[in-house]
Amino acid sequence: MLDKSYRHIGCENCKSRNNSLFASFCDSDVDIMNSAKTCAFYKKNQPLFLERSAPRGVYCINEGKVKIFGRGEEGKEQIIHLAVAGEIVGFRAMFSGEPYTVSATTLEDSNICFINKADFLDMVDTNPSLRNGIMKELSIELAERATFVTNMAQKSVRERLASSLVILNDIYTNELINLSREDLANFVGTATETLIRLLKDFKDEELIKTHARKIEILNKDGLLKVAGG
Amino acid sequence: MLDKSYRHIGCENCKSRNNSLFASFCDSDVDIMNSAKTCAFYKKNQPLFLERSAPRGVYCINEGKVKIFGRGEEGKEQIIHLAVAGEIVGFRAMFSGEPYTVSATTLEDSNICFINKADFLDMVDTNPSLRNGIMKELSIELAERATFVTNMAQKSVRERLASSLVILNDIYTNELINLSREDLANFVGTATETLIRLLKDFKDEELIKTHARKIEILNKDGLLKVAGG
DNA sequence: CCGAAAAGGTGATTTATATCAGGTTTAACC
DNA sequence: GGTTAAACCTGATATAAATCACCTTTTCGG
Repeated sequence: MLDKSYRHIGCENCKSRNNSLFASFCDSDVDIMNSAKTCAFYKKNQPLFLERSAPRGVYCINEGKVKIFGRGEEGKEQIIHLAVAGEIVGFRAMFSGEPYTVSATTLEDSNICFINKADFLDMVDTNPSLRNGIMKELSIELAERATFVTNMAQKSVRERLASSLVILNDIYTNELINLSREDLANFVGTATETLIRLLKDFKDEELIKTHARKIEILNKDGLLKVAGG
Repeated sequence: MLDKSYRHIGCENCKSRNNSLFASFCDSDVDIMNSAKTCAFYKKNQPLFLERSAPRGVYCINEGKVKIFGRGEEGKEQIIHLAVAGEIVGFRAMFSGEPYTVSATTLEDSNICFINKADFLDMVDTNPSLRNGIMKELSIELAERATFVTNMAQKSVRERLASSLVILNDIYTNELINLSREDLANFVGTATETLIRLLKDFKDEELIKTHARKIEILNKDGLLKVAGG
């Protein structure tokens, strides 16, 4: 039996590519990428890269989920983004010329391909539609992050949790939200204890239901109302 | 006397261009830009563009300062960025294909040039070094904004104010920080009253000194220490 | 230069949320 | 399958910061 860790997954068969920045690739583009990349299996909670380290390339999620997070002064994580299948992780650092300012870790068992920096930049250089896709992606994320800052500054924890649960509901399509309470707290930006108490409130209000650690959304509109807006 | 509002300022004479994304432009690039752009004088507190409106082009600050801000549910401003001379404002929206998600308003009397979308995108398309500069800029800002989110989520208002004052000290080079208490509060992400009280604390601790509304930094290291590091 | 409006400031009060200090359940590993 | 650690949860308490209400100073248009 082949070692699962290194089994190559062809991009032509990758179901996640359709909703990725590589969706518009023609056959020859796919060939180039196939020969440039390496595939790897990551167990849950394995790091892809760490803050302050030098970027070596980009990570393309075939299957699984990845959290992108920074750390505050006392080491507490702040989750900035949750990346799902089809997303390319770490490409911002390809252009900034600086070390990573955030870390990336798998949230569940994942298949993730790697394309090294030179190959990736070469593809960007020679493929205008990929390039435009990336510029668009960077711009949209920048706008999203402005809203993120505003929400952090002005919304209560209760409002942020409601809004986060709706976002997570879209990230965990056709499955229950499956994050540790600590990760959830670090996404919302609060203390774990506060998060647990608020989850209980939401349960009492029949907005959500918990199945052990997993969270089911019962009333999305209700949550949106709590989130304010 | 010429109407000041429409006096053309040649890019070749623009002192702010050296520390801008257009710094690497050759003479012919500058010519193209000179004929594409229009110049305008903006009084203090005049809007460049408003949230939800359609982007028509980019704004290049020859002289002056501009605040970029979003609004929370109750309309409270959250200042996301303060742009100074040399900065190009609004170029993110050129690539996102979406309306502005933030607004931009002058903080002081300013000279600002405008380049329309088609001309700007044309320059980006034909000028790889400009393009790379923009991709780098987008990436760096994305990283900065991740830190911004983390600070909002984890730092106290006192810490954020200290850190903000240090940032503002760099923005207001060779002059005193000159922002309304409300703008400062909206930058830090707090209530105006809280901000005023904390400023008083900092005065008592001899970290800063106020000259009417203007703020002088007396002890930058002290502020950095308060900011937590 | 005057009057109105905006900005700046102070005090008292409330409250959301962090923090500390346990206790219990779940998961993981030899 | 039992032991240990990690995750989850609860309660009590402290406090940073928002809010409300008000007064004072500065700014600016006429």
